[in-house]
Amino acid sequence: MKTTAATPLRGAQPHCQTCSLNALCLPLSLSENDMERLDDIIRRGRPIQKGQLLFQQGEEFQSVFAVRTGALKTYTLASNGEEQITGFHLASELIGLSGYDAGAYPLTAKALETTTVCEIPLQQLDHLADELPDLRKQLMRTMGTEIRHDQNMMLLLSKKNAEERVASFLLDISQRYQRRGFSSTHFRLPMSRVDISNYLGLAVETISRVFTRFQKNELIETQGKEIILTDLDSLYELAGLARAHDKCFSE
Amino acid sequence: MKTTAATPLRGAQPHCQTCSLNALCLPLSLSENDMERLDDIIRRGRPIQKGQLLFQQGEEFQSVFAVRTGALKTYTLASNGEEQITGFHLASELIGLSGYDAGAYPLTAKALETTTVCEIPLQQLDHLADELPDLRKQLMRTMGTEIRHDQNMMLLLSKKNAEERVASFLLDISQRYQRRGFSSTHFRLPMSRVDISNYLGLAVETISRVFTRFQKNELIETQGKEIILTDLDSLYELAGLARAHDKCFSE
DNA sequence: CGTGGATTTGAATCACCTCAAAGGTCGTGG
DNA sequence: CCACGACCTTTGAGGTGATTCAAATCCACG
Repeated sequence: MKTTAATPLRGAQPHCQTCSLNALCLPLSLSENDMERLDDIIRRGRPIQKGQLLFQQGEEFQSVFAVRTGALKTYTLASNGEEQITGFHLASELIGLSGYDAGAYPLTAKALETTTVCEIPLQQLDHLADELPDLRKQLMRTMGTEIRHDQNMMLLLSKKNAEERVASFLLDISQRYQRRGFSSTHFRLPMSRVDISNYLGLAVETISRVFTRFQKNELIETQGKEIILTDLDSLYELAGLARAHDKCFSE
Repeated sequence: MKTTAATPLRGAQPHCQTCSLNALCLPLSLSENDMERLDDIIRRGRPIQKGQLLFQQGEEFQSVFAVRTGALKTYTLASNGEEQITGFHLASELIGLSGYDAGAYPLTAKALETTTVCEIPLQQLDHLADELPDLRKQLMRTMGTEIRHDQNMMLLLSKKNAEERVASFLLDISQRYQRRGFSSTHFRLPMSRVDISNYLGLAVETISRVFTRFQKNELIETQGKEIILTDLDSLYELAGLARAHDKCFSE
């Protein structure tokens, strides 16, 4: 399968300055002027269809990407061919930075649905990061956030049981939708059960069983990929998380 | 327990310029002049004793640290009090950057043995990163490396069985000693079996059993914390890793 | 409306965990 | 220098949560 970044877009070009996501995305905290300079180096490609790759592990690292619409998963391949999903990426999130010093992408990014991205060529971004302190800080913040996410996943994979993992996962997605202005209790999971099971280090069957158990206990309602969180408090307790009214720390 | 960073050192002050680790550490790729500017903001404290904390989860994030001698572990606390070790840190490695944007340390760092560190105040480092492009790049490289490490750990915790985990762990340590000019087959593990088990998401007893099994199969020899890797090839195969003669990619 | 993939459910198995107890090791103080 | 205690490591026996294997059901899409 061929990667499909940077195919020119025919329609109107959106810009960071007018993008509704700019308060969540890389331009966050950039001045009007700096944002324009960032906008200048960004390439907008045609949409990526479900199942297509944005980039592939081992390919030369040329660009990082910000998700504009849609969703992707990133995964690493073990030498035995098994894959481990390391993250799901919703609108405004930046992908690829972990390859920054590697020369090649250390993971593969695949679209979970039709997805549009902003491509940011590494060389120019790297150059701009030296000129715009706010951009540099934002890049480092993004990487710090990624590290903390991954370390929380290590904790999840190492110490939590199946129900705690699923609850943590649902709440993570819930919080991310909420930050984007969507409902924190009614949403559509863009990934399959298989993807969820892979991400959480469980068998698909276990995910399915936990979902049905959660429904029996009236913590959630599901209908295919649509999901309603009916008892947030219990889910938070199950996940072993503070309810984070004041967003004390991430997980 | 009180954290003990930045207590003034009485003896001779070492410098980056003369430090044998500067080719592995943060000054990597800095010019002589830039290295001096970095050196100027670094504080060297008195040694930290085994079991003491360098910093604690939740404390205000003020500095990152480079390990000069000794070793530390870093771990995060779940809300139920369980801890998950996220990394072991040997000489020349940088700790704390993951808190860059968090305001507070997202994890705790504890000395595994008597350890000396170089303290780098965040504010000054952050300032210097805007002036020295090479330093900025090195910081981002460090963070990228950390992300890839953590994602490899996710794969390990999610997909590998006990023997594969232990083999991967031993080889990781082996490679890190080798890069520092030590033997890749004869070394001393600075951490306890309990720490290893926690890091690898297994019970202590399982670690112990795998170690004895590896000895019976003549893959390793152990005597307390001393360890000899007698069959690197088999260990690499077990770990599901390429032998990496040409260091094709990390794990 | 049929087909292939995704999801759910059930039954049996297993890798690792827990519990229990017997060595070891190390630092401390007499 | 040796005895003591605390902690770490090893070994054994039994239990269990999640997996695997198998099969039914659902669903999206051409």
